[in-house]
Amino acid sequence: MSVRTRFAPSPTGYLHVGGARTALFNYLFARKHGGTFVLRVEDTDEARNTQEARDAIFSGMHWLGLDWDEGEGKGGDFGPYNQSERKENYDRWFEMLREKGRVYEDDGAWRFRFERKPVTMHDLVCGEVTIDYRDESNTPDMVIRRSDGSYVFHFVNVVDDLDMQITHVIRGEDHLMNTPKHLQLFEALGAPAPLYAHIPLILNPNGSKMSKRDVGAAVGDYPKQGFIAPAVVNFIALLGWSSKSEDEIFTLDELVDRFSLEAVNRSPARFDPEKCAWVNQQHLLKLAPDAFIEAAKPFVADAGLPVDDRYPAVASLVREKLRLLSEVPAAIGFLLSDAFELDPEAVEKVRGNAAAKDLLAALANDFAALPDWSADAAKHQIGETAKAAGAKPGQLMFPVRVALSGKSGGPDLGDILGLLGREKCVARLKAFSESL
RNA sequence: GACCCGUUCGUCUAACGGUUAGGACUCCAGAUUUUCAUUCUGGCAAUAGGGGUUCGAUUCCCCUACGGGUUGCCA
Repeated sequence: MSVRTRFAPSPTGYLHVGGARTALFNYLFARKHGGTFVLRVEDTDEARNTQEARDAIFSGMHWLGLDWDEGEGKGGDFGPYNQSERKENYDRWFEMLREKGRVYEDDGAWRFRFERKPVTMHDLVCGEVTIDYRDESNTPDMVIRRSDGSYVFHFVNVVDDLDMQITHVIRGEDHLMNTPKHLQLFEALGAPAPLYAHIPLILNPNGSKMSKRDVGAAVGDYPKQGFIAPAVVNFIALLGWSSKSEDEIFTLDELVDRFSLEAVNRSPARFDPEKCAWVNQQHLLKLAPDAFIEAAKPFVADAGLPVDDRYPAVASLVREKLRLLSEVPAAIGFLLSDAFELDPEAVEKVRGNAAAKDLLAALANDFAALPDWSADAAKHQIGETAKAAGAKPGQLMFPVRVALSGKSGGPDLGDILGLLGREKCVARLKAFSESL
């Protein structure tokens, strides 16, 4: 029997990283075993469903590269894939339970009668867990059909997994206590249950539960913050799973190759933005130069900087220096525009060098007098000017960098000199020197 | 409260019952780059506490503490 997994989000909010990781693990497991990955939308809560949320799920999955085989836009033999369109199936199975006497009416709603016995699940991640259903106070019969005729999550979830022939249910640990209920439902329905794997939840950096509004919670925010999809996929895979090797940077295909449920952890993991940014940098480094330039373009344009002929060459200079695409505008703005800000800390550092003011002024004059202007010639001249004043070349490099870019970091100084040109270099050196 | 799951450096994690408890992020220090970033080297830093079992426990068992989850006519 071939593997069939599913991701079954409800469209009541944006796509959450926890949900994304659940989707990822289901995707990885299905791909790893040559199986089928189903996307089913659990839109039974009419009051809270929104079209925006539906779109956020689809676009988030697309962005991450988690393509599904059955569901929205793909069709499949087990549709429809929206629960709101599957009422006949639920009615049919419900009728069967009623004939078997497994449900009873209560205030217009219908409750499922649990068998009063211990129920043991064999979770692929958590191992054996037993819940004792003889304790009725702790496990009251659950409503599966509301008084308005609609069905609740537990019932539709089970019926759909059954009808869609799902073999492995990989979901968040918040569902662990639901599983014996679902097992009882499968048994009453006369069908074998799928195998379950409950994966630990993702927590905030401070250990609290990650939910709406928390930093890093919404997948849709990642592209805006300068993350690229392969990095986000890689990072969330590392939360609760490890390759058991010392490698950490993987593409989606490499993850498929190495993934196994046995290697999934049992304890919740905290989300670390620092490491996420580092992983992003590692993936940025793997990006082809042209791809980096394209990916950074929107950020530069949004910052109000001119994306002109100079842009590709300018962007290339910082390709290997940044963690996030959102850092690009600040890193290259001074090359595309004359309006750039001075970093107070960098300026202060230059002020600490008493000779800087005169050296920069002298360099401005020497630059102006240079017979030929080139990056190499200009760079060489920095050394000459420093030596003439009895200073070390290295001492002048930093002040020049600050004078030209306003910052302590950035592209190679030679590249800056070449791209800026003589006129601008001289003007910025003069202006900065006078401001000291 | 009850029930369930969990607990290794600050964080993510590795370690057939026998390792100087390993790696990564962050941080610090050096090297390299006449500047920046990369890179490299080194450093700081952990088995929650208490009992067992065992020749030997991060690993198995129990208790406590702490964290998380569940306890809906939400999903």
